[in-house]
Amino acid sequence: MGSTLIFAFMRTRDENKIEAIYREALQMVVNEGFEGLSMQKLAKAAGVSPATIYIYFKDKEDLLLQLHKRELDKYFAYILDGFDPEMDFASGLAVQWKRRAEYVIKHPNEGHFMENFAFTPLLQKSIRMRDKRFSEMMSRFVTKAIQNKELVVMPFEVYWSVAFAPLYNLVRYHKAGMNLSGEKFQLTDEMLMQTLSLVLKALKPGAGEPVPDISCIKHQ
Amino acid sequence: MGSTLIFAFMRTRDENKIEAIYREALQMVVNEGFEGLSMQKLAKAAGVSPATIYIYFKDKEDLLLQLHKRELDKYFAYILDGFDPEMDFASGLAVQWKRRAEYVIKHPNEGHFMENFAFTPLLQKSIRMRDKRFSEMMSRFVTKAIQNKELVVMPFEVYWSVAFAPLYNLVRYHKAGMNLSGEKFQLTDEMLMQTLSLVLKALKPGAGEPVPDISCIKHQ
DNA sequence: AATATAAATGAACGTTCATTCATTTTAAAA
DNA sequence: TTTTAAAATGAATGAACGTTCATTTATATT
Repeated sequence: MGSTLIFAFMRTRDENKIEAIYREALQMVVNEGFEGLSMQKLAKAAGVSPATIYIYFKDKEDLLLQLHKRELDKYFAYILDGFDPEMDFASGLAVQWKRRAEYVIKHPNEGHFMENFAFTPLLQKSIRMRDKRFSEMMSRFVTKAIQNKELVVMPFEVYWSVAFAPLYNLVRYHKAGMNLSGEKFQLTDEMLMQTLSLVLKALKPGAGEPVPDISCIKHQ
Repeated sequence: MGSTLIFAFMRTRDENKIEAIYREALQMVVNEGFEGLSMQKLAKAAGVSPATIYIYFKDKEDLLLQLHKRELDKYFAYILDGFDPEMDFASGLAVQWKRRAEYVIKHPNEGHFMENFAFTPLLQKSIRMRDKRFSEMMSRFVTKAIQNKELVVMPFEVYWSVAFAPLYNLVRYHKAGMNLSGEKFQLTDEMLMQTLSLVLKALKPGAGEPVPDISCIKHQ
C-alpha cells in the first residue's frame, strides 16, 4: 500500500488517478450515504478500472479509513495554521473558531464526510491510526488556560462541546439549506460572530449560572 | 401499509413482529452502519420472513423513514412531558435539557440513530413527513423569551445550536466510550450540570463578548 | 366444523456487490 | 531499441443484495 520503494524499470504511478478516487469516493458518500458507495460505481466515476482501486487500497474499508485520515490531516493542518497553544485563551479560541468555520464553510462536503464518519463503526479503527500531536496541542492549550485562570476548571470534553459543537451544528444546517423543521436556512457571518460571542461568554471565568439538579446518569 | 380497515374473517396482525422489525433494524444500523442493514439479515434477526417485512413497509427506504419518524415521535413526546412553552425561559430550558439528556442517556442507540440519520440523504424526505407541532412550540418558546427580554435577540438556529449541540456532543462521546482522541470517557451528572450552567450563562441577556471579525461566508 | 380473508412464509428472481486474475500497457533505465 | 517491473485493465467470480410470488397458516365469524 503506502510502500515507496522505487525499482528500476518501474512504471510511474498516475497520482491523478488516486486523487480522482479519493475525490469521487467522498462525493459519493456525501451525496448517497455510505450505503451508496460501491467500488464499481466509484471506479466508473473516477475513470479507472475497479481493479485499479485495489492497487492503492487493500479493500473498501481501507479506502474509507485512508480517505478519513487524509481529510482529518488536511483539516487539522488548516486549523493549526496561525494557531499556537501558548496564545492567551480568548485569542487562541477565536483563531481556532475562525479557521474551523472557514474550512467547513469552504469545504462543506469534506466537513459533512468527517462528521458523518464519526457515527460509523469504522470510527474506532480510524482513531487508532490518528496522529496524536493535534489533540496534544489542543489539550495543552486548555490545560494552560485553566492554570492561568482564563477558563473555569472543566473537563476537556465539556470545553470542546461548548466551544465547537454549536459551530458544527450551524454549518450542518447551512449545508442542508434548512433547519430541523425544514425551513430554509442560510448561515451568515453575523450569526457566526454572534455564536462565537456567546461561546466566549459561556467559557469566560466568573460565576456560573445556578442550575437545578439533573441526575440523568446516577439514577438509572 | 398503514391501513386500519378490518374485515370479517381477518387473521390478526402480530404486533410483536412489527416491533421486532423496528427494534432489530435500529440495532443493526447503530452496530453496523446504514450500509450494514440488509433486508435478509434484518428478517433473520427479527425472526420473520423477508417477505413479511414487505407487508408492513413498501421498501427499504420506507422502513427507514417510518423508523425515523417513529423514533422522533417517541423522543418529542418525551421531551414535551412537563414542558410548557409559556414557562419562563430559564425554567423551560432547564426542563428541556433534563428531558433530552435523560432520554438520550437512557436510550443511547435511539439517540445515535436519530443523529446518524440526520446525515443521510433520506433526511429531507423525513423532514417533509414531520409533525410541525413540536417545532412550532419550540419556536414559540424562543420568540416569547426574546420578547420578554429573557434572551438576547438571535435566530432560532443560533439558539438551538448553543443550547443543545454541546449536550448531544457529550452524549456522543459517552456512547462511544471515548473522546475524539481515543481516550476513555464517561459522562457524569456533574459534567451535564456544568455544561447546562455554561449554556445558561451564554444565553442570559447582558453584554456579549467582543469578537474579532470572522467573515467566512462573504469573502468566498 | 366450515369459511373467508389477510398474515405469513420459503424459495426464487434478476441485479449489484466486493474482489480477483490473466493480460496488456506504460515509461524510465540500459 | 530493448528490457523490465509495476501500473492498469476488462471480464469474470461467487456472494449478497432488494424484492416478488405462489403457497400455506391462522383466526374471528358463521
